[in-house]
Amino acid sequence: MSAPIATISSIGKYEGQSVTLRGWLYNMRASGKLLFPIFRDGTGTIQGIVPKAQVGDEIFETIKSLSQESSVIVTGKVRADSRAPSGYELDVENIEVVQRVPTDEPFPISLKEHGTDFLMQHRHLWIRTPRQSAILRVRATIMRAAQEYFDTNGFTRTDPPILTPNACEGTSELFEMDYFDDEKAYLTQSGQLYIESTALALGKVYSFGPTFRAEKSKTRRHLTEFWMIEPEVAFAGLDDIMALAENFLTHIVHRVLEFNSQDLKVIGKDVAKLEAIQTPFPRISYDEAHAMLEQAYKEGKIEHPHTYGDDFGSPDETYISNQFDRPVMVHRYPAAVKAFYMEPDPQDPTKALCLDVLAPEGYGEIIGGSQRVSSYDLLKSRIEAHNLPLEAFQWYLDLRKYGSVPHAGFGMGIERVVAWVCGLEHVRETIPFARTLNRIYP
RNA sequence: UCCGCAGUAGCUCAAUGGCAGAGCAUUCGGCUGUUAACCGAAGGGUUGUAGGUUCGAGUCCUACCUGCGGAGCCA
Repeated sequence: MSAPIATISSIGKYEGQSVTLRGWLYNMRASGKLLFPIFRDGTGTIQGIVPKAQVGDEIFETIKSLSQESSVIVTGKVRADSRAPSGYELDVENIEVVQRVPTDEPFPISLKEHGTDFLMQHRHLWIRTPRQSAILRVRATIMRAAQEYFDTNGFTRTDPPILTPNACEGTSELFEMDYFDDEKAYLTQSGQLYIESTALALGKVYSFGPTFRAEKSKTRRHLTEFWMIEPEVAFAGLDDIMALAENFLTHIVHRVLEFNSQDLKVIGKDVAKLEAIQTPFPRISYDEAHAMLEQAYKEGKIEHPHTYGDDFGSPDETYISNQFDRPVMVHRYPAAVKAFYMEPDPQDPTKALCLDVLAPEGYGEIIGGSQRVSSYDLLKSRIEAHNLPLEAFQWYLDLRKYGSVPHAGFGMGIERVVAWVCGLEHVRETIPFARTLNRIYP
């Protein structure tokens, strides 16, 4: 096989030439002495044409007996064909079988429908299917675009530790483990407190890594292990990070539109909804959002009334986000329902200088952030009021002792963004191997 | 933790309390342009587990197990 090695996604440039593809048999149809094997190589799929009269008995029988997902090295001539979905077909000339899938134990993921449990139990194989591969490519673009945005806007990446000595916020359920002989360690649930310190060292920073929540949530929006990207900016306030959040999200969506149009097509996402994502994003205060919900309840559009002062529930967030065609930024929640480190609004100290970004189409909160308390005394009293161990937060208080400045940041959950951008039912499809309440296999 | 739904062939699902079924997958046969191809045939079952009601339970009752969806909490 002396033909050049090609990939399916860029096979068009070899039209009329013989090429070698390395991949797997995705599916095969047959019509008497004519075979239609479909090959995939991780970049796409292409249909091969195998007429018995032209390839000879040996090659014909070799291909005819191939089972789904057998690995092959196949050589053939690239031919443009209007009947092919991708525009090209491969007139097979030769094939080398790398490994034959045994027919008494065929590839489990057939092309028919499967249930969630079965697919998740075979996630290591499920990711070979075109839709799942497309989602993982979109995820990769989103992660790359997110880093690219910060890297090209003066941010320095500073990753916080994954093993932490205590609860960052003192609220969420944490995964606990032994740390050598007589200490406990916890998997990080947010790197925020740590990047506040790197922000005061480097100015504009971000972190990007896995985050763990041991909460027993089982909804389409929750994973116990998920990836979060968090910027933190010194000398910045709420307005600054609201502007940052909308520019950041817009950049990400544009990059996906630029690089993944074919994947979005496979996934079945309406691209027009993504093209509508442009700055500025609508901004509403908590009070305005509450008024919206009150009106909606009067009109019978939501089931339960929203109590002023409470955080928004999932159905509330869905209703609010459905009123807009792009992400909506809700700001200035009551301080009482938010974390202890959030700066009070000088105009109304009962409110926090915070924001939630709610994705369109009911995908919920994709970004949460705030301006941080910069006063030593206020932060200390907040820690005490929340019954948090002061000694554990001593280093955090130091940031307010040695050159404290106003600073702000947010965290964005990658999986929820992928789910929103792709239009998926569930975040478990947005990560190669989802960790959920009832599943840690494979 | 609470509320709801489900569990039958490798997979997706049927079966009024009365003989355990179909499609896909697999094997064999047919078909030279198929698009989750199609046509014919074959093999494939401890109906999640344990108990109970009944002449008779996949079906009704109880408990448990597993999974799914939602709430709360969060990104």
